[in-house]
Amino acid sequence: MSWSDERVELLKKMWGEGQSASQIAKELGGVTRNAVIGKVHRLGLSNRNGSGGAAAESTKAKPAAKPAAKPKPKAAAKPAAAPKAEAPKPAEEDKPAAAAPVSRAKQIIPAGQPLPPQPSANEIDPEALAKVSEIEKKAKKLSLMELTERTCKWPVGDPATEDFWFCGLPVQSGKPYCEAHVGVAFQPMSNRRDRKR
DNA sequence: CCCTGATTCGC
DNA sequence: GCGAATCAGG
Repeated sequence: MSWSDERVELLKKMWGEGQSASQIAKELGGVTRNAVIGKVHRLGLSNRNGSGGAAAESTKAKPAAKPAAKPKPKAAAKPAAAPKAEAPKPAEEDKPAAAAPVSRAKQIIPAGQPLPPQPSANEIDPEALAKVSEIEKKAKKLSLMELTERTCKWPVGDPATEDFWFCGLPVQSGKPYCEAHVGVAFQPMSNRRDRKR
């Protein structure tokens, strides 16, 4: 497999979206994450930065000195955005960009049964909750069948409604949820019983 | 142990 | 240029 224009483009796109190298590699197929990372570096877009907030990255003591120099400040800007139409892939989820306005259908609770003990709003760490609501905007909104062992299985919304999905963000480790949802899912008992702030 | 990106270096 | 091996971390 070689880095055709299209593959490079997809690489750029996904990398720009913050996808991980392994995910990109998996999507591309025929390459490993190492290959992706290598390519990313060669393309000179290793920085996912974008702001001048010079982050002091330290804690780096490798055997050899590593001057992070950029001898080639070659402006690789892309003024001409003449993108070709995206390939229509089956089972491919594209990002509708700025879509997904918050649906307000959420208050429609169709006389349901007592919903399962939704760990959501109640007596949970407000901070964790904030994190969740924030991250749910970025949720991939997977259906049940789309869940894998690596996707957050946190249910959102009412199962009896259209407005229901699973978070689907990448899980952290062997946990069933993404980081944010782990935060509200696994609250220490001591925290729930007697939480005072 | 799972994962992440970063770097090196033979090809 | 490429990417496996390795490194360094979470």
